[in-house]
Amino acid sequence: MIRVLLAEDQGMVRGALAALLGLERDIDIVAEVARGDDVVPAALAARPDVALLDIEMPGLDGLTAAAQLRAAVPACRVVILTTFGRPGYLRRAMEVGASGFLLKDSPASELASAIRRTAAGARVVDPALAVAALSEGSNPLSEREREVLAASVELATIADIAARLSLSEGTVRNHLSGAIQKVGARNRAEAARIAEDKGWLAPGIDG
Amino acid sequence: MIRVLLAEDQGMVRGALAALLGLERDIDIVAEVARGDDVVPAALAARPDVALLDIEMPGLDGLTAAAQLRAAVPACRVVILTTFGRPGYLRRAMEVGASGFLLKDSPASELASAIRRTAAGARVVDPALAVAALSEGSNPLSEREREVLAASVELATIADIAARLSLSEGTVRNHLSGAIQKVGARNRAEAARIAEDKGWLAPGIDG
DNA sequence: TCCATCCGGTGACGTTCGTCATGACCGGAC
DNA sequence: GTCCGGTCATGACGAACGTCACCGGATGGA
Repeated sequence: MIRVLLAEDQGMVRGALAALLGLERDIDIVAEVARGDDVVPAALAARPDVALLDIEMPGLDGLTAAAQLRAAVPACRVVILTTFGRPGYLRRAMEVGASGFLLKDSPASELASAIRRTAAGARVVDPALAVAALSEGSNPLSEREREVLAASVELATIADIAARLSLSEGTVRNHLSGAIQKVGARNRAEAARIAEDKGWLAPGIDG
Repeated sequence: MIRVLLAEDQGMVRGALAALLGLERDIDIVAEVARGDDVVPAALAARPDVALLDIEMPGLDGLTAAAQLRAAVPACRVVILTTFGRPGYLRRAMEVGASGFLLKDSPASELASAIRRTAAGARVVDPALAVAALSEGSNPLSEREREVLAASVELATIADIAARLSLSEGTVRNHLSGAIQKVGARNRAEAARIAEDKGWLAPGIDG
């Protein structure tokens, strides 16, 4: 029996995935959590062989949770299950020691087989996505540039961003200008879109 | 037996929902589609009692598909299943004749019961969400303002938007200015965020 | 040690943006 | 028939933005 921990914030999807895996005779779901910061405690209690982690979760994102989980329960392999095949996500997942990286776009039949293969010690990554991740290059943004650009997504004006981050407006403009040029955009809105798209806005992903 | 059509673009989620509903003895999935424009043809062939439709789908969005389905197969009730509880979405779903509106955030146990209740002729809508939809008021944007603001999400400069929509730059600025004020924002980025959030950017949602 | 890079800040410059006034055309409502 | 709203357009104005040059300091690798 392969013991599986399931971490997914959307209740309907979590329950449905549990039902899907419940059909497999050699898979046993030993824990279900809805928040990233519940992953490690649940894993310590349930001792799963494989943890299936969504990335977008409240409390703690799945990638950071994966890093903590690898440290706390090294025997537990990690499979990331996400909507977005962003190169930066895959790159970070590999750095963090994940064994698998699955897209929710993939056919449902791949889920069980991916869990079995990772439980057996294999790496499971979509080849096309791996190529994309390598060809993209790594995150060119400095930590501060990333932070300022990320803040610009929810804040309307440079003054707002400066206030939020306790910086001068001039400094914010400089960081934004740097980010815009590194990313190849023409203004901060386009820069934020591009960076978001490549998975460069998630925290802790330096160049 | 309740005959159900399942429309969801993400393969993993679609398969998982099918497994979840497969556990119910009185529910039979008679069709599965991954695109909005496959909904009506599949319904004509399979004659479901209930159609479970995601909103975000390629080809045709779930709300438009719902409208076409109500016209083509009036006997088939529609349940919308979506990630986002945007007031504009719910409002449009009701206008289009949907019987149910479910969030993927809800517990998995609600899915089967919602299908049973709609099959029996009831309306199934989260009460809190219904209140939010009513208190929001309807979409204040004119069709042109909506179109311009939606275009500003993916286009960087006003010149780009003007070129895309074959308008003068001045006209684009005027429409954006109108949208910004109606929505209560300080620039087009914030306006787009707010409008998106309320479900006002989807096509065919006039005030 | 030097050098590059990041960080924070300032000031100046030209461009883009958001606003407003104004005008014209068209449609439907009263 | 008149009014009103939406659409398209122009021109002008001030504010916000993006870029650049420049500064000092910290840090870390060559």
